[in-house]
Amino acid sequence: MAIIQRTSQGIDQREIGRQQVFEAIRKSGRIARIDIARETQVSPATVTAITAELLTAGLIEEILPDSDRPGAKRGRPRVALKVRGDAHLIAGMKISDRSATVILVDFEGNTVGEYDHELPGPVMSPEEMVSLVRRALDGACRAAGRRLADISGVGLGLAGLIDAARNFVHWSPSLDQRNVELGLMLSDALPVPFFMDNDANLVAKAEQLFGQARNVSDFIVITIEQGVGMGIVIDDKIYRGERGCGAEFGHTKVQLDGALCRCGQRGCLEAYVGDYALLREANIRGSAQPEDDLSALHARAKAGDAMARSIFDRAGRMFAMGLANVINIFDPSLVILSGEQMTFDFLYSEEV
Amino acid sequence: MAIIQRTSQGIDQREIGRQQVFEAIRKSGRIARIDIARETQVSPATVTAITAELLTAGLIEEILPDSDRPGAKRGRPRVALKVRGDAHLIAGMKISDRSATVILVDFEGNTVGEYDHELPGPVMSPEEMVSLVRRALDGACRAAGRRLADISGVGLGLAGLIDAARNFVHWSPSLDQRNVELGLMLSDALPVPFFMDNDANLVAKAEQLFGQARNVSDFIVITIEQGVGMGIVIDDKIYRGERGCGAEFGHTKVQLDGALCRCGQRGCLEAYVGDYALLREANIRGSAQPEDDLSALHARAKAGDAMARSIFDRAGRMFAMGLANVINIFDPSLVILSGEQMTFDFLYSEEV
DNA sequence: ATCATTTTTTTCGATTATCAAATTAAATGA
DNA sequence: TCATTTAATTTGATAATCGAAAAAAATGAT
Repeated sequence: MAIIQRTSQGIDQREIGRQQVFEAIRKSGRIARIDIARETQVSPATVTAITAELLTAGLIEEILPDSDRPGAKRGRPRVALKVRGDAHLIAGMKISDRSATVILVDFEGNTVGEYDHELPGPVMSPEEMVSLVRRALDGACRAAGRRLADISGVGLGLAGLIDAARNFVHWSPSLDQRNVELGLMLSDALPVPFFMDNDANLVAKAEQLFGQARNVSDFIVITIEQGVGMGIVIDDKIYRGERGCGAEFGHTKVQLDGALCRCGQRGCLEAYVGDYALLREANIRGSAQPEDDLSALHARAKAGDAMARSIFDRAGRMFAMGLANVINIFDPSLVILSGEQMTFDFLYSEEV
Repeated sequence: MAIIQRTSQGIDQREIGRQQVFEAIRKSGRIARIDIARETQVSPATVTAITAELLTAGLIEEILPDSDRPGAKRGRPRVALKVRGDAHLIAGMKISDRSATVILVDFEGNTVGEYDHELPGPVMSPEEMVSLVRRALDGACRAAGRRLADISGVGLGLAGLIDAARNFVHWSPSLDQRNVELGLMLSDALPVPFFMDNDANLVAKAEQLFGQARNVSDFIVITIEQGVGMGIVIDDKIYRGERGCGAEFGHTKVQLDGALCRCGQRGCLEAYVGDYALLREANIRGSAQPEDDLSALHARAKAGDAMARSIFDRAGRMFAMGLANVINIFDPSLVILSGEQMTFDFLYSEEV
């Protein structure tokens, strides 16, 4: 164990340069060696050495000189480098209350396959989840015409309190138990390396690697679904608190002695903005027929129903206040909102 | 310019090891080479090389083997290393509304002198502040029996929006102008290198270097005085938002359409907890004689005056809510509260 | 006393990453 | 065809770091 740590540390220290160069290539999509040198403050000589290694390792490739460069002067033309998309295939899986969604992405972030797996119910046992993951993965491979062996990594996104370092689930709304060593169970059941994280963190990671946050080192992702989640990236790293769990935006307090939340506390943001909170509110306020469908409520609000409207309105105001606080504290370069669009349009209007 | 950057980068890359080792020594106070190696994952050979350099540079020193070590077995005794306190003298200056406080600390964090400089008024021009800093520094040196040349660095803590990287003041309650290049002005007026930062950040830095947070890499400092400030340390670095200014805990919203804050917005925490907010509240609620002394209000609350009590009570609840949110989002290992004690005891009771 | 043992620290030789400077490569314009 | 320009590579040197071996400094056993 100690030896492994030492070794991995040793590699880490030596690999700094390689990492830096590779990251520069991935971030910019396509870039010439000279620009890598400029950007990373590494000497051109070293860039040549490192890129040569990456090339023989098959992680990057040269592409034709972009001759249509604007300031096309004379001189030896620069040859651009890019990461080889087909070098690796990564599966991202997200388990929500209704289905397990799998997407297969290559090393460049191109989606090469999507697959949806219906769930029997929103809550399951750890054993059921393991077999679910396995089956969903098989299905995704079949749908995309790949073999499981082609996949070099699986990322699992789960709502709840996830310790990503230990692949441990403190609590998740999808599981019927607390404190599950899902990591051990899954690494036994899967033939490929995998990692898991809070779903918002995973979205954040994806945005950082492939999405809008490629050149941003501080940003926030907020996911809105049944619950409200947040992923914070600081200094290019996902921030996790002391306990290794993600941030808990949904349980930010927005009201002293406010509405009861499913976490047991009062005044949580989630207790005003979450799907279940909106429905509860609608039922309490005595709508004619008991509501259990959010889209119906949404439709009525759009149609001008005053009560439905006020419910969404308050949710939007609460959400805006919570978001404003986070932005105020963090002052991030970028905030990404992610989630099913339905609730969205009502929330968008408020925030500044 | 480009050359300077390149050079400093080059040094940085090489200095990583030295930094790491020095930090390990500083953090633990006294530590043997073998333990440095274990802690930093650097080989003993390298530790010897680096510590030898630091020794000849005079930054650290060997101290007698701590023979009273618990597991005192046989073998060559370990010789402990510590930073040489007298290697450098650093001045920390804080400007509040009434006075400028200067403390002189050595490299180990021992205070070797304190000095208070009365201010003519709470607000001043940039020129006045420069000469104030100069005079306060002279006074501190005289009081401690040192010369200005003994000081190898000055840190200036200022309330407001400070860009520490550029030594630029966007706004400060102590200055009568916005957007002041105080850094340029001060480096002309002072013979020693100096840096400046938001006061809460400076407290955070001090706690990290010398205080309770020496072995903690994620923590928060909250200062309560006229305003409410917060310093966030993540991954051993002070976190600054995109604009380089500190976090703005005082202007976290705790109430929709709440009390008016001096920043112009509504519902800010500071508008409930800040000194001026408490006094305003007392006057509005029509106490017999107009209040302008916080300690009097405090005394009346302690004596059981219902109105005074309720003012402090609400401030405490608001503060607790804001603090709970920050903790919820960050999940830090440590929270340090700092400020004049007066307001304190009332706030303490509430937070969990 | 002397020697084996244990633990810390240092020395030594080798490896490797990195850089600056010089060189080569590949284009354009005169 | 040759000078010029820019990109990339090669070369030789430097320094950081490591593993292994040696040295140092103590204790315990004989």
